[in-house]
Amino acid sequence: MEIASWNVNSIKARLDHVKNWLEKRGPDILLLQELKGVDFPTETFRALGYESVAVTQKAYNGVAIVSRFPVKSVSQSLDGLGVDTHARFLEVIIKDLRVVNIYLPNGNPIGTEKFEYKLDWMDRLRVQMERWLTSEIATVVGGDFNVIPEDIDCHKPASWIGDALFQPEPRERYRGLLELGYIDAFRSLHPSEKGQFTFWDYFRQAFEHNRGIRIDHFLLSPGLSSRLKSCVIDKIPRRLPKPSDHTPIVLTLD
DNA sequence: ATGTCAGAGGCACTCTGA
Repeated sequence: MEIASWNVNSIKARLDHVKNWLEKRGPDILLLQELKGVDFPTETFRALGYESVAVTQKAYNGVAIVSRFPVKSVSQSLDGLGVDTHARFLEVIIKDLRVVNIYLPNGNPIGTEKFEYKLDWMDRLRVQMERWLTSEIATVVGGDFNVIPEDIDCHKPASWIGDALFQPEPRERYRGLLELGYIDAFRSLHPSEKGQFTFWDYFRQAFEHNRGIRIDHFLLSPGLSSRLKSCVIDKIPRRLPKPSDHTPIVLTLD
């Protein structure tokens, strides 16, 4: 079972990239983030052999799951006080797995209500993830977490010091999810590999210099550890003309 | 502060978010 995650920074602008990549890599499931529009090209994916579920909003955010296997929709928003008006969460059941796609709030700039929203969102995510641990179904939470977990996950910590993605509060919350027992699939298989990133700024040839950050993650419930086969970052789409600023991460489970 | 890209509104170009 191959599950991929890709923040595409507009599905409309990136549809050819996504189609070509699906045809080439052929994962069973693809989690998409930052669709940036209300129209989702369901028919395009159906023609490629994938069914899809999407939660969208005008101009911003938006997440979708496309799958070769039947998808049973469970929830389109994170539980908690108040209604989340942002399209950032999608929980489905595919085969024997709970598959959760998240686009965690960016939170910049720090010291604003945007940063508070990010922390609140992470607290609510934690509550859900604790709940899932008590269920019989194994859980994969994937997507754009907008968190740089450790110093090793960025090219130069000093240049991210004032950024919401690198603040102690979100990083502590991310570590808290690991303390619950969830496994960071990529880091567990590559414990000390440096320079492994999923996002590079469009500015100043960041990709060419590998000045990036690792913010797209797969967290696995503990029972999946024995099924974890590989987790790799596919940098090829980031080299194409007009790329997303993120590149896909691909998880393989037995 | 800068750098680049995408969408929205509305038809030139600024604004927002990332």
